Amino acid sequence: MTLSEEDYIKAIYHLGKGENSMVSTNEVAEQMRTKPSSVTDMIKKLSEKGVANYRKYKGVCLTEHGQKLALTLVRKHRLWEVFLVDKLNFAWDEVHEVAEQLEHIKSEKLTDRLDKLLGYPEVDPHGDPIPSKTGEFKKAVKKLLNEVPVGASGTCVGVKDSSAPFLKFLDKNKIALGDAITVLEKEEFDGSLHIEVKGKSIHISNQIAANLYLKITE
Amino acid sequence: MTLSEEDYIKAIYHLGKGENSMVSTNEVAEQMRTKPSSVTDMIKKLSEKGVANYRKYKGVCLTEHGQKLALTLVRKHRLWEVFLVDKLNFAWDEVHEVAEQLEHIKSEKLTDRLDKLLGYPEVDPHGDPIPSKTGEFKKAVKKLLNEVPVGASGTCVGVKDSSAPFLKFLDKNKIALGDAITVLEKEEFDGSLHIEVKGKSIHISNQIAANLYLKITE
DNA sequence: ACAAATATTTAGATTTGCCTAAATTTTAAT
DNA sequence: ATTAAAATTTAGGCAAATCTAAATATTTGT
Ligand SMILES: [Mn+2]
Ligand SMILES: [Mn+2]
Ligand SMILES: [Mn+2]
Ligand SMILES: [Mn+2]
Repeated sequence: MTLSEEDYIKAIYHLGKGENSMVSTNEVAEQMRTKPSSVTDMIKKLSEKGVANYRKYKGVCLTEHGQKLALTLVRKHRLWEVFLVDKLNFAWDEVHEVAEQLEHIKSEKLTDRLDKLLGYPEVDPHGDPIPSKTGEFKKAVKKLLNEVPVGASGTCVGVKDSSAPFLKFLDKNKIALGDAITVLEKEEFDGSLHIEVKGKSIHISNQIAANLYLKITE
Repeated sequence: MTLSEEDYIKAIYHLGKGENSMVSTNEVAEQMRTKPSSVTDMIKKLSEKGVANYRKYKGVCLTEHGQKLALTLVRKHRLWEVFLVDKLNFAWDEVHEVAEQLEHIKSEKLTDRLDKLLGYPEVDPHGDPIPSKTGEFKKAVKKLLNEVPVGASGTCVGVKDSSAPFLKFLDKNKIALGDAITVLEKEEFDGSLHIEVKGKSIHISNQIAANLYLKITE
């Protein structure tokens, strides 16, 4: 597969929402930042190559084979993101663009060894699950921290309230996007939470928790 | 620069032997495993882009700017080779093909952080010098081990005698291609050498030393 | 049900990188 | 100094990936 074909396969995969639903030409065009006519050409080619099923005017989805390719690409992309953050100290939001390039490097050995070097991580720095070599992985869902069950853990991926006071609070408590958070205990009385962030245990109000998004894999 | 343009720049650089001498179309074609007519097309384009000087029927060389690009590519290629060997336990002779892909990843930050992760290495696993961020590096020469001055060190890059007994000797003494070797002392009487390999000091005859190639950077 | 709006495909061009075959230039040999 | 050989360039074409504009199909609103 060429670099471009690989990016189309990933786009179709992501737009298919994990379930392998039919995706429209325009959706792919928007995702790929190209024109619909270019997409038509490409999905015809992918269809001929046996990685996609294309029905004129109806849309496109991946074949079994196409799905395997997509999972390998997603695996490589996310492993590289972990590498960039864990080993090269890139920030949470700097890694995607570089991983978009690195995911196309062709060497199964490289992928496997990288996986090992990183300690077989299960999620990338954005909290998204990393498919195993055989293509299995857990689904991720985004939840407000106050709706996460006690004992569960996830990755901090966003805020609902982005006001200065709230962001300042997060900063003071050393909570940042990309941090792993575990819910230790929930107080019945006021719904406040004891959570663990970066090894430290802190206590936050329910109101705070109601404005922090966590990505958790079940 | 596109991937292809970058590979041509590297080819012209390497064929120019470090000194920036004029390189012929046929030489580039052979190096790049393409046809001379394709090379003519490409070097015209590189010339228009200001990275090469092309004179019809006379050959091509890099401009100042082209040389800088070449050094950056060589730097990236060799850093990735060190990464593959040191961090991912690739063998000496498995890294080139993968590095040929990785060298094209565009991120200055990535290169710099990789350099740091690896401890600012000065040579790659083949004993070739790694240009610094500013493009400086030492020249490497290949010498028989018995001609290397006392105190110097280099990388084992080949054998002159490839007979079974000799290779068996190397194996028994845990000397392998890619190993760093330092000459500790030379016996006046028989020209035998005390050398350090992988932290261990061993004693070898002049005859052995006369059949082992070392790459050393001065 | 049918016109209007939207989505999709087709037709025709462009750029990049490569190829083969033919023409031209340079180099080597007599 | 010619001629033969080798190197190089030009001409013409092809496949990939993209684009614009025009044609066609589908969906939506009344
Ligand atoms: Mn990403
Ligand atoms: Mn990509
Ligand atoms: Mn190499
Ligand atoms: Mn390369």
